[in-house]
Amino acid sequence: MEKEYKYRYPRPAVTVDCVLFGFDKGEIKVLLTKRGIEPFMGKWAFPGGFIQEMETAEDCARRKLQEEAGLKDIFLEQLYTFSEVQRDPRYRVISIAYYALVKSTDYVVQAGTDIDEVQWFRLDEINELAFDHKKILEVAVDRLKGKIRYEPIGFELLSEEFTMPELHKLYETILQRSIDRGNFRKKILGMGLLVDHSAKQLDRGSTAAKIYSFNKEKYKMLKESGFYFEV
Amino acid sequence: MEKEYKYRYPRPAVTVDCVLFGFDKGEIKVLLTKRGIEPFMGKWAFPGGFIQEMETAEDCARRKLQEEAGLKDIFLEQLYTFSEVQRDPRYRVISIAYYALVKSTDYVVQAGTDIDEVQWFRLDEINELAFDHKKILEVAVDRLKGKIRYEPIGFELLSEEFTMPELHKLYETILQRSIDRGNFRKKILGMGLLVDHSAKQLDRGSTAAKIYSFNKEKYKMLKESGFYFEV
DNA sequence: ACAAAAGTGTTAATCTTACACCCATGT
DNA sequence: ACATGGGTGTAAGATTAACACTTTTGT
Repeated sequence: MEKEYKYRYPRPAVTVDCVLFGFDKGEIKVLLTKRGIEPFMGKWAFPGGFIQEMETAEDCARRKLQEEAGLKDIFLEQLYTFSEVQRDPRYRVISIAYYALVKSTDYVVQAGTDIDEVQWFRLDEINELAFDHKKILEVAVDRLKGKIRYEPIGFELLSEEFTMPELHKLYETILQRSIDRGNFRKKILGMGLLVDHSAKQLDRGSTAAKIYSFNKEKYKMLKESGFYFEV
Repeated sequence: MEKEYKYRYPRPAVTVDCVLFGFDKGEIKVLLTKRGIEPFMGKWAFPGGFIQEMETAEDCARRKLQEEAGLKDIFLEQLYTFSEVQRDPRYRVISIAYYALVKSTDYVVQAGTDIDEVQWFRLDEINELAFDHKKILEVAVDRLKGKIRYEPIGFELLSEEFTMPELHKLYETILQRSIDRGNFRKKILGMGLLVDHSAKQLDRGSTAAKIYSFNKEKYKMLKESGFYFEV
């Protein structure tokens, strides 16, 4: 017989939900999973689930991203904790939400996963979501928008090696406004945090864009000595 | 007989902790309460407690600040959720931490509260705290430091009416660096968000500092039209 | 008389903004 | 030939940073 735990007052259940962002073809995408059980069966929701006894909330978020999207070692940060009393129709559930950023190309739908069950959506395609996930999405989008300006998290949405036009387009997309090409380039390069890989390009001399990568180590050092990233 | 609730797996208990900041005599202060029960009996900790069935985490934080410090209607914002498995020696407790800012003079120790039980501390006076509250304090101080630069939350730590030297000192204290007096004044006044109350001062002509207040309504409006506060 | 506090002014240096221009490529 | 995309230059304007000056007051 299964062990039961008794409490004098109803403890809330605690879950973790993950808002996973990707960037593909100049569009911000969010990964959703279709719910196979009630409540909200058939509705789309963020990957997530109940926190287990021996794991932290972040452990739980990483586990869920691994299980439901086959992802590991990606950027992940706590977003906010949602505690509205009626956010789950069954009983009290408090959800610790995280947001994660992934280089889209890294993401491969897990073998065996029904394509209908896990899918990337553009923000404007998302109408209705299970629970209060629409609200969570809003908070996540605001956070992404706010944070990309003063922390170098944008690079987490591009491949290890990327071009300036790609980075430029990413910022324009997330901030929802046009940014002067030349000024953007100068500002980013002026920080001295990008490594130029154009030497590796065999086909230079073409009009192809130069290839860069972000120097994480240098950023860490500069940050410790008071520098701070700002676009 | 009291009702008991049974679950198939041990649900974590959920608490709320409040880091309450004040500013007094040029020093940042934090309010702590001395624990009267185990665990950590006799140690200092943040006001807080178990979340109740019919309240959100924010409701709980406000209730606790009312009960333990006699405060209401103050600035309050969610800080972070701490979920280390062993953060409470008894059983699993997840804590949703908030931070609050108070105009020190507003705070009056509640009648009947033993002065030894609730007390303001300078940051450098705080050595050891109950649970992982030292860690929570670090996160809160970082948040305050980060946020004061791009949100007008500093005013929450001063009286409704304040002088420029007071505001200046507040920024120097929180950011832990000296800031040029003249430039600071120009920047703040340049935003056009302060109302000058020097006309009300009967003793003008003296060398007394001018009195200002922060125009919250104007800030809201400006913010909505794209403006953003930055010091 | 002098130091301290509050308010104000000045200037050089830096950064931002809005462009214009060039070159290589594909059609 | 020309439109497109990537890269670079420039000049005006705004902002920042550093510092100097003035006035009033307390001692």
